[in-house]
Amino acid sequence: MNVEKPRTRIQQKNRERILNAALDVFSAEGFRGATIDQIAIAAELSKPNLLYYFPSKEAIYTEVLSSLLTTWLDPLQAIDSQGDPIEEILGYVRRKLELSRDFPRESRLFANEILRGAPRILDQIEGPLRRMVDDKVALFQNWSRDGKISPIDPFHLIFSIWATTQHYADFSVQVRGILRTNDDAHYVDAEDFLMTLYRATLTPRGN
Amino acid sequence: MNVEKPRTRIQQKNRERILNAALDVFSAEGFRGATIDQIAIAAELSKPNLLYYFPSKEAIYTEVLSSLLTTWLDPLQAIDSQGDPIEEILGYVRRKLELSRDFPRESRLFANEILRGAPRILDQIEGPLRRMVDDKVALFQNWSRDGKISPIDPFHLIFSIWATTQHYADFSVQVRGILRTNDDAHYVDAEDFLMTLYRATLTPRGN
DNA sequence: CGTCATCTTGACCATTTGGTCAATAAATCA
DNA sequence: TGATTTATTGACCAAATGGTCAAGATGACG
Repeated sequence: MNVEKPRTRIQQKNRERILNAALDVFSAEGFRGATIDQIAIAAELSKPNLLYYFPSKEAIYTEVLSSLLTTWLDPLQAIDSQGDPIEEILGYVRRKLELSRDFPRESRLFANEILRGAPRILDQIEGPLRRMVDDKVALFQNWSRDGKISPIDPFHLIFSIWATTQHYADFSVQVRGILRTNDDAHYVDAEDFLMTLYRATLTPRGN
Repeated sequence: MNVEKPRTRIQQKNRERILNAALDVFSAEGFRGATIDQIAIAAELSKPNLLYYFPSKEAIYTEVLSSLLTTWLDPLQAIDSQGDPIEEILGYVRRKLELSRDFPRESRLFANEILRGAPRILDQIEGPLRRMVDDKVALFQNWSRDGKISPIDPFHLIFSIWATTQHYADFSVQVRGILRTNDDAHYVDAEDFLMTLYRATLTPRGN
Protein backbone atom coordinates (compact mmCIF):
# COMPACT_ATOMS: atom_id res chain seq x y z
CA MET A 1 0.00 0.00 0.00
CA ASN A 2 2.69 2.48 1.02
CA VAL A 3 4.61 2.96 -2.22
CA GLU A 4 6.69 5.81 -0.79
CA LYS A 5 10.45 5.55 -0.92
CA PRO A 6 12.01 7.84 1.70
CA ARG A 7 15.63 7.19 0.86
CA THR A 8 17.34 9.13 3.62
CA ARG A 9 16.31 9.54 7.23
CA ILE A 10 16.26 13.29 6.75
CA GLN A 11 13.71 12.86 4.01
CA GLN A 12 11.73 10.50 6.20
CA LYS A 13 11.68 12.95 9.07
CA ASN A 14 10.94 16.06 7.06
CA ARG A 15 8.20 14.50 4.98
CA GLU A 16 6.51 13.43 8.19
CA ARG A 17 6.84 16.88 9.70
CA ILE A 18 5.43 18.47 6.59
CA LEU A 19 2.46 16.13 6.34
CA ASN A 20 1.66 16.60 10.00
CA ALA A 21 1.94 20.37 9.76
CA ALA A 22 -0.14 20.30 6.59
CA LEU A 23 -2.87 18.36 8.36
CA ASP A 24 -2.91 21.02 11.06
CA VAL A 25 -3.16 23.88 8.63
CA PHE A 26 -5.42 22.35 5.99
CA SER A 27 -7.90 21.07 8.55
CA ALA A 28 -8.07 24.47 10.21
CA GLU A 29 -8.07 26.69 7.11
CA GLY A 30 -9.23 24.51 4.25
CA PHE A 31 -7.30 24.08 1.03
CA ARG A 32 -7.73 27.60 -0.30
CA GLY A 33 -7.33 29.17 3.10
CA ALA A 34 -4.07 27.43 3.85
CA THR A 35 -0.80 28.89 2.60
CA ILE A 36 2.49 27.16 1.94
CA ASP A 37 4.10 29.63 4.30
CA GLN A 38 1.85 28.59 7.18
CA ILE A 39 2.64 24.95 6.58
CA ALA A 40 6.35 25.69 6.31
CA ILE A 41 6.32 27.61 9.57
CA ALA A 42 4.34 24.88 11.32
CA ALA A 43 6.83 22.32 10.01
CA GLU A 44 9.74 24.58 11.00
CA LEU A 45 11.14 24.63 7.49
CA SER A 46 11.68 27.36 4.98
CA LYS A 47 9.20 27.60 2.14
CA PRO A 48 11.68 26.63 -0.59
CA ASN A 49 12.84 23.77 1.57
CA LEU A 50 9.32 22.51 1.90
CA LEU A 51 8.95 22.72 -1.86
CA TYR A 52 12.07 20.61 -2.14
CA TYR A 53 10.10 17.71 -0.66
CA PHE A 54 6.78 18.29 -2.36
CA PRO A 55 6.29 19.80 -5.81
CA SER A 56 3.27 21.90 -4.90
CA LYS A 57 0.63 22.78 -2.33
CA GLU A 58 -1.79 20.60 -4.26
CA ALA A 59 0.58 17.62 -3.99
CA ILE A 60 0.83 17.99 -0.21
CA TYR A 61 -2.92 18.24 0.08
CA THR A 62 -3.72 15.19 -1.99
CA GLU A 63 -1.14 13.15 -0.10
CA VAL A 64 -2.59 14.16 3.26
CA LEU A 65 -6.09 13.48 2.01
CA SER A 66 -5.41 10.07 0.52
CA SER A 67 -3.36 8.88 3.50
CA LEU A 68 -6.35 9.80 5.65
CA LEU A 69 -8.98 8.09 3.57
CA THR A 70 -8.26 4.44 4.28
CA THR A 71 -8.08 4.96 8.03
CA TRP A 72 -11.24 6.94 7.83
CA LEU A 73 -13.35 4.34 6.08
CA ASP A 74 -11.90 1.29 7.78
CA PRO A 75 -14.38 0.89 10.67
CA LEU A 76 -17.22 0.25 8.24
CA GLN A 77 -15.40 -2.70 6.76
CA ALA A 78 -14.84 -4.07 10.24
CA ILE A 79 -18.55 -4.77 10.73
CA ASP A 80 -18.68 -8.54 11.02
CA SER A 81 -21.54 -10.33 9.33
CA GLN A 82 -21.03 -13.22 11.73
CA GLY A 83 -21.26 -11.14 14.90
CA ASP A 84 -24.33 -10.13 16.85
CA PRO A 85 -26.15 -7.60 14.64
CA ILE A 86 -26.96 -4.94 17.21
CA GLU A 87 -23.59 -5.20 18.93
CA GLU A 88 -21.80 -4.99 15.59
CA ILE A 89 -23.61 -1.81 14.63
CA LEU A 90 -23.19 -0.28 18.09
CA GLY A 91 -19.51 -1.19 17.91
CA TYR A 92 -19.27 0.64 14.61
CA VAL A 93 -20.87 3.72 16.15
CA ARG A 94 -18.40 3.52 19.04
CA ARG A 95 -15.39 3.24 16.75
CA LYS A 96 -16.56 6.15 14.61
CA LEU A 97 -17.04 8.27 17.70
CA GLU A 98 -13.55 7.39 18.88
CA LEU A 99 -12.24 8.43 15.51
CA SER A 100 -13.90 11.82 15.95
CA ARG A 101 -12.38 12.22 19.37
CA ASP A 102 -8.89 11.03 18.50
CA PHE A 103 -8.58 12.35 14.95
CA PRO A 104 -10.59 15.55 14.74
CA ARG A 105 -8.19 17.12 12.24
CA GLU A 106 -8.76 14.28 9.83
CA SER A 107 -12.50 14.53 10.30
CA ARG A 108 -12.52 18.24 9.61
CA LEU A 109 -10.31 17.93 6.57
CA PHE A 110 -12.61 15.29 5.19
CA ALA A 111 -15.68 17.37 5.99
CA ASN A 112 -14.16 20.35 4.29
CA GLU A 113 -13.42 18.37 1.16
CA ILE A 114 -16.98 17.07 0.98
CA LEU A 115 -18.41 20.51 1.66
CA ARG A 116 -16.45 21.84 -1.32
CA GLY A 117 -18.00 19.15 -3.49
CA ALA A 118 -15.34 16.47 -3.00
CA PRO A 119 -13.42 17.55 -6.13
CA ARG A 120 -10.51 15.23 -5.41
CA ILE A 121 -12.23 12.22 -3.89
CA LEU A 122 -15.52 11.95 -5.71
CA ASP A 123 -14.29 8.82 -7.50
CA GLN A 124 -13.34 7.29 -4.14
CA ILE A 125 -16.86 7.98 -2.91
CA GLU A 126 -18.63 6.68 -5.97
CA GLY A 127 -16.24 3.75 -6.17
CA PRO A 128 -14.82 1.94 -3.14
CA LEU A 129 -16.95 3.68 -0.52
CA ARG A 130 -20.17 3.11 -2.39
CA ARG A 131 -19.33 -0.56 -2.87
CA MET A 132 -18.58 -0.99 0.80
CA VAL A 133 -21.78 0.77 1.78
CA ASP A 134 -23.78 -1.34 -0.64
CA ASP A 135 -22.23 -4.40 0.91
CA LYS A 136 -23.16 -3.40 4.45
CA VAL A 137 -26.61 -2.28 3.36
CA ALA A 138 -27.23 -5.76 2.02
CA LEU A 139 -26.05 -7.19 5.31
CA PHE A 140 -28.34 -4.91 7.30
CA GLN A 141 -31.24 -5.92 5.09
CA ASN A 142 -30.56 -9.56 5.81
CA TRP A 143 -30.48 -8.83 9.51
CA SER A 144 -33.77 -6.99 9.15
CA ARG A 145 -35.37 -9.83 7.20
CA ASP A 146 -34.28 -12.30 9.87
CA GLY A 147 -35.76 -10.14 12.57
CA LYS A 148 -32.39 -9.47 14.17
CA ILE A 149 -32.79 -5.70 13.88
CA SER A 150 -35.74 -3.40 13.23
CA PRO A 151 -36.72 -2.82 9.62
CA ILE A 152 -35.16 0.59 9.03
CA ASP A 153 -33.62 2.09 5.90
CA PRO A 154 -30.00 0.91 6.03
CA PHE A 155 -28.63 3.73 3.88
CA HIS A 156 -30.04 6.39 6.12
CA LEU A 157 -28.96 4.46 9.17
CA ILE A 158 -25.38 4.68 7.94
CA PHE A 159 -25.75 8.35 7.06
CA SER A 160 -27.08 9.08 10.52
CA ILE A 161 -24.16 7.27 12.15
CA TRP A 162 -21.71 9.27 10.10
CA ALA A 163 -23.54 12.47 10.90
CA THR A 164 -23.92 12.01 14.63
CA THR A 165 -20.37 10.84 15.23
CA GLN A 166 -18.52 13.25 12.97
CA HIS A 167 -20.55 16.13 14.34
CA TYR A 168 -18.47 16.07 17.52
CA ALA A 169 -15.28 16.71 15.56
CA ASP A 170 -16.56 18.94 12.77
CA PHE A 171 -18.79 21.13 14.91
CA SER A 172 -16.72 20.87 18.06
CA VAL A 173 -16.65 24.64 18.46
CA GLN A 174 -20.41 24.71 18.63
CA VAL A 175 -20.62 21.66 20.89
CA ARG A 176 -18.06 23.10 23.28
CA GLY A 177 -19.65 26.52 23.19
CA ILE A 178 -22.98 25.12 24.25
CA LEU A 179 -21.67 22.64 26.79
CA ARG A 180 -19.20 25.19 28.21
CA THR A 181 -16.36 22.71 28.02
CA ASN A 182 -12.82 22.71 26.74
CA ASP A 183 -11.88 19.09 27.19
CA ASP A 184 -13.17 15.83 25.76
CA ALA A 185 -15.18 14.76 28.80
CA HIS A 186 -18.47 15.09 26.96
CA TYR A 187 -17.51 12.20 24.69
CA VAL A 188 -18.54 9.86 27.50
CA ASP A 189 -22.06 11.27 27.51
CA ALA A 190 -22.10 11.32 23.74
CA GLU A 191 -21.30 7.63 23.66
CA ASP A 192 -24.02 6.85 26.20
CA PHE A 193 -26.51 8.83 24.21
CA LEU A 194 -25.63 7.25 20.88
CA MET A 195 -25.72 3.77 22.35
CA THR A 196 -29.20 4.47 23.68
CA LEU A 197 -30.29 6.08 20.44
CA TYR A 198 -29.27 3.23 18.20
CA ARG A 199 -30.13 0.44 20.57
CA ALA A 200 -33.65 1.79 20.88
CA THR A 201 -33.96 2.07 17.13
CA LEU A 202 -32.38 -1.24 16.19
CA THR A 203 -33.96 -3.48 18.79
CA PRO A 204 -36.90 -5.21 17.12
CA ARG A 205 -40.32 -4.71 18.67
CA GLY A 206 -41.18 -7.65 20.84
CA ASN A 207 -37.81 -7.72 22.60
CA MET B 1 -34.87 44.06 13.06
CA ASN B 2 -34.08 45.12 9.49
CA VAL B 3 -32.16 48.33 10.03
CA GLU B 4 -31.24 48.56 6.34
CA LYS B 5 -32.12 51.70 4.43
CA PRO B 6 -32.12 50.94 0.72
CA ARG B 7 -32.97 54.41 -0.48
CA THR B 8 -33.41 53.81 -4.17
CA ARG B 9 -34.93 50.83 -5.94
CA ILE B 10 -31.68 50.28 -7.82
CA GLN B 11 -29.90 49.92 -4.52
CA GLN B 12 -32.58 47.56 -3.28
CA LYS B 13 -32.30 45.37 -6.34
CA ASN B 14 -28.53 45.32 -6.56
CA ARG B 15 -27.98 44.65 -2.89
CA GLU B 16 -30.29 41.67 -3.17
CA ARG B 17 -28.50 40.37 -6.26
CA ILE B 18 -25.15 40.72 -4.54
CA LEU B 19 -26.23 38.97 -1.37
CA ASN B 20 -27.76 36.14 -3.32
CA ALA B 21 -24.70 35.76 -5.51
CA ALA B 22 -22.50 35.94 -2.45
CA LEU B 23 -24.47 33.14 -0.81
CA ASP B 24 -23.88 31.02 -3.89
CA VAL B 25 -20.18 31.66 -3.99
CA PHE B 26 -19.40 31.70 -0.27
CA SER B 27 -21.33 28.49 0.38
CA ALA B 28 -19.55 26.74 -2.46
CA GLU B 29 -16.03 28.07 -1.92
CA GLY B 30 -15.87 29.23 1.67
CA PHE B 31 -14.78 32.71 2.70
CA ARG B 32 -11.14 32.44 1.70
CA GLY B 33 -11.93 30.47 -1.42
CA ALA B 34 -14.44 32.98 -2.72
CA THR B 35 -13.28 36.01 -4.67
CA ILE B 36 -15.00 39.33 -5.15
CA ASP B 37 -14.72 38.76 -8.87
CA GLN B 38 -16.70 35.53 -8.69
CA ILE B 39 -19.42 37.22 -6.68
CA ALA B 40 -19.48 40.17 -9.06
CA ILE B 41 -19.80 37.88 -12.08
CA ALA B 42 -22.54 35.86 -10.38
CA ALA B 43 -24.37 39.09 -9.57
CA GLU B 44 -23.77 40.39 -13.11
CA LEU B 45 -22.03 43.50 -11.88
CA SER B 46 -18.54 44.84 -12.28
CA LYS B 47 -16.22 44.49 -9.33
CA PRO B 48 -15.97 48.21 -8.59
CA ASN B 49 -19.70 48.46 -8.90
CA LEU B 50 -20.12 45.71 -6.34
CA LEU B 51 -17.74 47.54 -4.05
CA TYR B 52 -19.91 50.60 -4.45
CA TYR B 53 -22.63 48.77 -2.54
CA PHE B 54 -20.50 46.98 0.04
CA PRO B 55 -17.24 48.28 1.47
CA SER B 56 -15.42 44.93 1.46
CA LYS B 57 -15.61 41.19 0.94
CA GLU B 58 -15.73 40.81 4.69
CA ALA B 59 -18.75 43.12 4.90
CA ILE B 60 -20.66 41.08 2.33
CA TYR B 61 -19.82 37.89 4.15
CA THR B 62 -20.89 39.05 7.58
CA GLU B 63 -24.14 40.42 6.18
CA VAL B 64 -24.94 37.12 4.45
CA LEU B 65 -24.02 35.22 7.57
CA SER B 66 -26.02 37.28 10.01
CA SER B 67 -29.10 37.45 7.80
CA LEU B 68 -28.95 33.67 7.69
CA LEU B 69 -28.57 33.12 11.40
CA THR B 70 -32.03 33.98 12.67
CA THR B 71 -33.78 31.86 10.07
CA TRP B 72 -31.43 29.08 10.85
CA LEU B 73 -32.03 28.93 14.57
CA ASP B 74 -35.73 29.72 14.49
CA PRO B 75 -37.16 26.18 14.45
CA LEU B 76 -35.67 25.44 17.85
CA GLN B 77 -37.56 28.32 19.39
CA ALA B 78 -40.75 27.02 17.80
CA ILE B 79 -40.79 23.96 20.03
CA ASP B 80 -43.91 24.42 22.11
CA SER B 81 -43.75 23.49 25.77
CA GLN B 82 -47.52 23.09 25.71
CA GLY B 83 -47.64 20.66 22.80
CA ASP B 84 -47.28 16.91 22.79
CA PRO B 85 -43.62 16.23 23.70
CA ILE B 86 -42.82 13.59 21.13
CA GLU B 87 -44.71 15.34 18.34
CA GLU B 88 -43.03 18.63 19.17
CA ILE B 89 -39.58 17.10 18.91
CA LEU B 90 -40.43 15.15 15.78
CA GLY B 91 -41.81 18.34 14.31
CA TYR B 92 -38.56 20.07 15.05
CA VAL B 93 -36.65 17.31 13.28
CA ARG B 94 -38.98 17.64 10.31
CA ARG B 95 -38.54 21.39 10.10
CA LYS B 96 -34.77 21.12 10.36
CA LEU B 97 -34.75 18.54 7.59
CA GLU B 98 -36.87 20.80 5.41
CA LEU B 99 -34.39 23.58 6.03
CA SER B 100 -31.60 21.34 4.78
CA ARG B 101 -33.55 20.49 1.67
CA ASP B 102 -34.75 23.99 0.88
CA PHE B 103 -31.75 26.03 2.02
CA PRO B 104 -28.67 23.90 1.44
CA ARG B 105 -26.51 26.93 0.66
CA GLU B 106 -27.27 28.45 4.03
CA SER B 107 -26.54 25.16 5.75
CA ARG B 108 -23.19 24.79 4.03
CA LEU B 109 -22.18 28.35 4.73
CA PHE B 110 -23.00 27.86 8.38
CA ALA B 111 -21.15 24.54 8.45
CA ASN B 112 -18.13 26.13 6.87
CA GLU B 113 -18.09 28.92 9.42
CA ILE B 114 -18.25 26.45 12.31
CA LEU B 115 -15.60 24.24 10.74
CA ARG B 116 -13.27 27.24 10.60
CA GLY B 117 -13.84 27.78 14.32
CA ALA B 118 -16.81 30.15 14.05
CA PRO B 119 -14.57 33.25 14.17
CA ARG B 120 -17.44 35.62 13.42
CA ILE B 121 -20.34 33.98 15.26
CA LEU B 122 -18.80 32.49 18.35
CA ASP B 123 -20.53 35.10 20.49
CA GLN B 124 -23.86 34.24 18.87
CA ILE B 125 -23.27 30.61 19.75
CA GLU B 126 -22.18 31.20 23.31
CA GLY B 127 -24.91 33.81 23.75
CA PRO B 128 -28.37 33.56 22.21
CA LEU B 129 -28.02 30.03 20.87
CA ARG B 130 -26.73 28.65 24.14
CA ARG B 131 -29.53 30.32 26.05
CA MET B 132 -32.14 28.89 23.72
CA VAL B 133 -30.61 25.44 23.95
CA ASP B 134 -30.47 25.66 27.73
CA ASP B 135 -34.13 26.60 27.68
CA LYS B 136 -35.15 23.63 25.56
CA VAL B 137 -32.89 21.31 27.51
CA ALA B 138 -34.75 22.26 30.66
CA LEU B 139 -38.02 21.61 28.88
CA PHE B 140 -36.85 18.18 27.71
CA GLN B 141 -35.78 17.35 31.24
CA ASN B 142 -39.21 18.20 32.51
CA TRP B 143 -40.77 15.98 29.89
CA SER B 144 -38.38 13.23 30.91
CA ARG B 145 -39.16 13.63 34.60
CA ASP B 146 -42.89 13.47 33.85
CA GLY B 147 -42.39 10.28 31.87
CA LYS B 148 -43.50 11.92 28.61
CA ILE B 149 -40.26 11.02 26.85
CA SER B 150 -37.44 8.60 27.57
CA PRO B 151 -34.71 9.78 29.94
CA ILE B 152 -32.02 10.66 27.43
CA ASP B 153 -29.38 13.41 27.51
CA PRO B 154 -31.17 16.44 26.05
CA PHE B 155 -27.99 18.21 24.92
CA HIS B 156 -26.86 15.26 22.87
CA LEU B 157 -30.37 14.76 21.58
CA ILE B 158 -30.25 18.26 20.14
CA PHE B 159 -26.75 17.73 18.75
CA SER B 160 -27.87 14.54 17.06
CA ILE B 161 -30.84 16.28 15.48
CA TRP B 162 -28.61 19.03 14.13
CA ALA B 163 -26.15 16.47 12.85
CA THR B 164 -28.56 14.12 11.15
CA THR B 165 -30.59 16.81 9.45
CA GLN B 166 -27.78 19.11 8.33
CA HIS B 167 -25.84 16.13 7.03
CA TYR B 168 -28.14 15.97 4.01
CA ALA B 169 -27.20 19.49 2.97
CA ASP B 170 -23.58 19.65 4.06
CA PHE B 171 -22.57 16.21 2.82
CA SER B 172 -25.02 16.08 -0.06
CA VAL B 173 -22.26 15.18 -2.51
CA GLN B 174 -21.51 12.09 -0.49
CA VAL B 175 -25.16 11.22 0.05
CA ARG B 176 -25.94 11.58 -3.65
CA GLY B 177 -22.82 9.70 -4.64
CA ILE B 178 -23.84 6.71 -2.56
CA LEU B 179 -27.53 6.79 -3.39
CA ARG B 180 -26.85 7.42 -7.10
CA THR B 181 -29.30 10.28 -7.17
CA ASN B 182 -29.33 13.82 -8.42
CA ASP B 183 -32.65 15.02 -7.13
CA ASP B 184 -34.15 15.47 -3.67
CA ALA B 185 -36.31 12.34 -3.72
CA HIS B 186 -34.28 10.73 -0.94
CA TYR B 187 -35.50 13.35 1.50
CA VAL B 188 -38.75 11.39 1.77
CA ASP B 189 -36.86 8.32 2.96
CA ALA B 190 -34.68 10.45 5.18
CA GLU B 191 -37.73 11.86 6.89
CA ASP B 192 -39.23 8.40 7.39
CA PHE B 193 -35.98 7.18 8.84
CA LEU B 194 -35.53 10.10 11.19
CA MET B 195 -39.10 9.89 12.39
CA THR B 196 -38.57 6.21 13.19
CA LEU B 197 -35.21 6.88 14.80
CA TYR B 198 -36.41 9.55 17.17
CA ARG B 199 -39.79 8.06 17.87
CA ALA B 200 -38.13 4.81 18.92
CA THR B 201 -35.71 6.68 21.14
CA LEU B 202 -38.13 9.14 22.68
CA THR B 203 -41.06 6.83 23.35
CA PRO B 204 -40.85 5.83 27.00
CA ARG B 205 -40.60 2.13 27.79
CA GLY B 206 -43.95 0.69 28.69
CA ASN B 207 -45.76 2.40 25.78
C1' DC C 1 40.28 14.01 3.87
C1' DG C 2 38.01 14.63 -0.56
C1' DT C 3 34.18 13.97 -3.42
C1' DC C 4 29.66 13.40 -4.52
C1' DA C 5 24.88 13.65 -3.38
C1' DT C 6 21.58 15.63 -0.51
C1' DC C 7 19.69 19.50 1.75
C1' DT C 8 18.79 24.49 2.64
C1' DT C 9 17.94 29.23 1.60
C1' DG C 10 17.84 34.31 0.09
C1' DA C 11 16.44 36.60 -3.70
C1' DC C 12 13.35 36.75 -7.16
C1' DC C 13 9.17 36.28 -10.33
C1' DA C 14 4.34 36.06 -12.11
C1' DT C 15 -0.28 35.84 -10.90
C1' DT C 16 -4.12 36.57 -8.11
C1' DT C 17 -6.75 39.36 -5.44
C1' DG C 18 -8.83 42.95 -2.32
C1' DG C 19 -9.53 47.46 -2.89
C1' DT C 20 -9.14 52.66 -4.78
C1' DC C 21 -10.15 56.51 -7.77
C1' DA C 22 -11.10 59.71 -11.19
C1' DA C 23 -14.00 60.06 -14.92
C1' DT C 24 -18.30 58.97 -17.20
C1' DA C 25 -23.13 57.56 -17.62
C1' DA C 26 -27.68 57.29 -16.00
C1' DA C 27 -31.45 58.71 -12.91
C1' DT C 28 -33.87 62.00 -10.37
C1' DC C 29 -36.10 66.10 -9.77
C1' DA C 30 -36.85 71.19 -9.53
C1' DT D 1 -34.32 71.26 -19.67
C1' DG D 2 -30.59 71.83 -16.62
C1' DA D 3 -28.60 70.75 -12.26
C1' DT D 4 -27.67 67.50 -8.91
C1' DT D 5 -27.43 63.10 -7.10
C1' DT D 6 -26.72 58.22 -7.86
C1' DA D 7 -24.66 54.44 -10.42
C1' DT D 8 -21.00 52.38 -13.28
C1' DT D 9 -16.48 51.35 -14.92
C1' DG D 10 -11.54 51.14 -16.87
C1' DA D 11 -7.24 51.74 -15.14
C1' DC D 12 -4.50 51.19 -11.45
C1' DC D 13 -2.15 49.79 -6.92
C1' DA D 14 -0.22 47.15 -3.01
C1' DA D 15 -0.09 42.97 -0.71
C1' DA D 16 -0.33 38.10 -0.62
C1' DT D 17 0.85 33.94 -2.54
C1' DG D 18 2.47 29.80 -5.30
C1' DG D 19 6.50 28.63 -7.16
C1' DT D 20 11.65 28.96 -9.21
C1' DC D 21 16.63 29.04 -9.11
C1' DA D 22 21.38 29.50 -8.45
C1' DA D 23 24.47 29.25 -4.89
C1' DG D 24 25.99 27.60 -0.63
C1' DA D 25 25.83 24.31 3.51
C1' DT D 26 25.65 19.84 5.21
C1' DG D 27 25.85 15.22 5.27
C1' DA D 28 27.37 10.33 3.46
C1' DC D 29 30.95 7.50 2.25
C1' DG D 30 35.19 5.52 0.13
